[in-house]
Amino acid sequence: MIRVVLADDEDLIRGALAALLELEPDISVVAQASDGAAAVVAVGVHQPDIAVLDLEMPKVDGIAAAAEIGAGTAVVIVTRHARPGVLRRALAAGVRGFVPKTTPAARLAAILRDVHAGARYVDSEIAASALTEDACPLTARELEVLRHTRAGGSVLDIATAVHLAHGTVRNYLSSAMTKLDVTSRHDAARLAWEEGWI
Amino acid sequence: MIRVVLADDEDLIRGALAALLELEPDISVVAQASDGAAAVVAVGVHQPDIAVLDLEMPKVDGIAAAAEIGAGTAVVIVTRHARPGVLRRALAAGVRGFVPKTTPAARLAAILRDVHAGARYVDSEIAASALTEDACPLTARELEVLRHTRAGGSVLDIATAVHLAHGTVRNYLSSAMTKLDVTSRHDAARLAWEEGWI
DNA sequence: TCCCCGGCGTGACAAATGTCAGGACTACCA
DNA sequence: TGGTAGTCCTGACATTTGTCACGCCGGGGA
Repeated sequence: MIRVVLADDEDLIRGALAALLELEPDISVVAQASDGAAAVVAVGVHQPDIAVLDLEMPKVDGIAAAAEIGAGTAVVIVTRHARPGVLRRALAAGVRGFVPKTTPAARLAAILRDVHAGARYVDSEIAASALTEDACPLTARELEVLRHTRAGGSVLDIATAVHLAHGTVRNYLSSAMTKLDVTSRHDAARLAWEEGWI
Repeated sequence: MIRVVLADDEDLIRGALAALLELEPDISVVAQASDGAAAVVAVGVHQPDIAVLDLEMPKVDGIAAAAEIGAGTAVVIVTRHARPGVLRRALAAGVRGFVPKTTPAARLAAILRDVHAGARYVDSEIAASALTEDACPLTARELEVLRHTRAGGSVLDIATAVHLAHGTVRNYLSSAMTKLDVTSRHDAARLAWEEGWI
């Protein structure tokens, strides 16, 4: 019997996934959680074989929760937002499975069985993208100002934080925007985040 | 037996919801669709009692699909994005049920039975918000320029589209931003959209 | 050695953006 | 009738933002 802890902030989805998994004779959902912090606690209490975590959760997201969960429990991340960079972050956090929500529901149980048997599972589509897709085209400085941009500050705020002239900051932002083919630094910062570069 | 067509663009979620509903002895999922257009077609073919549609779908969103579905099939909208304004739009499109994804999974079947029996279902939390929450604070002109802003055009584009001076457009945007307590027109447009005002 | 290339850094410039004060018009109330 | 409130509309102004041309420096080739 594979014991599973399931975490997703949307009750309806979480309950539906639980129903799906409970259909399998060899899988049992022993606890559910509605955010990352509760998931970590639940894993500590129940010591399940596998923790299935939604990536997008309040308080602590799935990857952060995965980093806090010890090696005794394999973590499988489920996400609607599957980008190569996110996959890299997830793998770096020790995640054993990475399942986009575009995966057919019928396959989830098989994935959990494979992971329980010691295998890793990574969606082949995303893995291929992660390998073929050219690496991040941005320089270290450009990434740095984009990181600060995502925090919401104005150009002047960023300039003081990075100890640069505001003109320089604008230049990096402009360069990044050109490379990413967008027209505002907010778009650039969002895109870089979605790609997992910052 | 309640015959249901289920539409959601995420295979995993759609499959899980199907599993959840199939657990009920009196509910049967007769077809599934992964976008709004396909959902409309599936409803035409299968003539189900109820169509359960995710709001966020490519091509045709759930509300647009609901508007195209005739009175023979009751439409229940499921959404992660439950705001009073969205609820209003949904009801205006003739939707019979409005279920946020925060609803406990165990309640979904009961809701479908109620709807099938002729009742309407609206999440009480959102309904209360829709009644208590002050109405949209923006004027017609402000909403109009925000609509155009969301399309992505610059201030000048909007001005020509609305036949106004660019200064006037900026003024409306500024006024809207003040009322909504944000610092950029894009934020204002996004917020207004999320509230269902545009 | 010289030269070129790429990243780093800066300031000047132009365009876009947001804010302000105020005029014109209508609706409503005293 | 006058006054008041609200919306519509405009132009002037300051700030923010994005683009450009340029200089500096270190690492390879020719």
